[in-house]
Amino acid sequence: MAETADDSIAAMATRSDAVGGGRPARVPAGAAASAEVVSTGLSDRQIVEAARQIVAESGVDGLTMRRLSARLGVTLGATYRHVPTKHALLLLVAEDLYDQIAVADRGTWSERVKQMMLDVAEVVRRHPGMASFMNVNARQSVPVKLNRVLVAILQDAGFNREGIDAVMAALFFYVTGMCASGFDPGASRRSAAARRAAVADLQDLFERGLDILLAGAEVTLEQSRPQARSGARRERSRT
Amino acid sequence: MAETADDSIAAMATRSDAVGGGRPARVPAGAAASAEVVSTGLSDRQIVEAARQIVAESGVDGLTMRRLSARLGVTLGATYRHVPTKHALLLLVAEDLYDQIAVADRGTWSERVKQMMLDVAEVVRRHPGMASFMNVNARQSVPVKLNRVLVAILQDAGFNREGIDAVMAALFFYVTGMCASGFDPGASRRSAAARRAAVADLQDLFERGLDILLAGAEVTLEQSRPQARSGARRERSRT
DNA sequence: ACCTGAACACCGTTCAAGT
DNA sequence: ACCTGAACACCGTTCAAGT
Repeated sequence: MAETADDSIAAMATRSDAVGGGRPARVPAGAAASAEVVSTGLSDRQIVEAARQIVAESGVDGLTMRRLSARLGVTLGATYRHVPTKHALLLLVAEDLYDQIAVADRGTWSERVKQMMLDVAEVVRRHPGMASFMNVNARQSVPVKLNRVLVAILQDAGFNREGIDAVMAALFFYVTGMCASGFDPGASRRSAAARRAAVADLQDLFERGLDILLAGAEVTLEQSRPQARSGARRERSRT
Repeated sequence: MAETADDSIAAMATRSDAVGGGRPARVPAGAAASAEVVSTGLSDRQIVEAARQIVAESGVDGLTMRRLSARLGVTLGATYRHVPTKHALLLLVAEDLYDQIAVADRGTWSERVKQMMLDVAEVVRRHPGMASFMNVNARQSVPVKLNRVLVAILQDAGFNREGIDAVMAALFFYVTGMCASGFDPGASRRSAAARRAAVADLQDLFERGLDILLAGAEVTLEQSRPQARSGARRERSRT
């Protein structure tokens, strides 16, 4: 593993064909290309959606190939005919979650980025265990469409390639890390006092960390501009 | 889970007694409190060290209670007499790793913090799967001693409690997230070309992200100072 | 081509029984 | 008090056999 030279989050968006098989080309080679052919038995969309539901209810650990098969009304072996492995299935679920993120198009670049990262946090938070999976498997599960939008926003803001890579990596790992670690101000059915304190605190903590990150990104952006300010000495040490 | 009101990383350092049992008080209640009593059979230190070795060799997934017992030369049941669960054992291993971090005492506050986070990354990187575990189980595995040092550094730098919480959380989740996701410029036994590119790129990416975070922290620090600058309007919205 | 039934090779955890 | 041997209740994955 880790054989490619460029492992940055931004660069990963260009390698979307690593899932193994892929959703297009699901139609058998000899089938008629005109009508719908998927009506026979299980469709991949059904499997992914059922898996996502189970994860939302019981977390990634609660997602079992047997339980999934039972919900689909088929046998274990039938599920394995459509999904090669649980890992590949979770990659599809992750992609499904990322696709739910709306594109933010109001405000400054940092406001837009922040809004989208908050959306990611909210979606991911509702699927316990997915944040950790996405984090660990970032190489394979990086969101293609979402990443393209973020890269475009950062490019428009004036970031160079190095800056984009660093900002995206920092954002991605902060958000997934925070969500993986039980950050959950949404499922707040506790006592009134606890809700007021915990939920607000955690949401504040999360947003404050995001603000710190984006503020740091803004600093590096200003430093990389041609007309650098006074205190923008660079310390390129340790080669 | 998540019942406490304050889940910040900084606050977690004060709750070190969640492991269940704990290493002191290991001596049976009726034993003589004078001589060493641990010489009978397995010691906890032995178990944790053997577990750490297996994790270093084969990762967290490669650590099996059976394999651990075999290496210790005992039976499965014997191991379970000392460690209540694999989860608790991994918490002890995590604590062991954190204790290896040296305290940085040179340079500015951000240089010291950066140095210690680089150390954490290096130690954690050598134990595959631990970064993810530490991240997911931050509530229970947060490093007590390491956290105290970091909090002290940030306090000396002038951060208030909220700032410390946010900075520590952002740092912790960035580092563990990055390490969990295969960040590994250390095990570089690839071709010359690949090593030059991948290793340098990843290490650079990691450090650049750290710099962004710390630069952002510096900005918030300056904004919270009494003599705030011109552009330091505050937007305490959403209550 | 798709699905069933049954198995394989593991897990973590428990527990009577020994010494 | 500590350890052994054996089991329990699961996993993910595979595969002959059916239709």
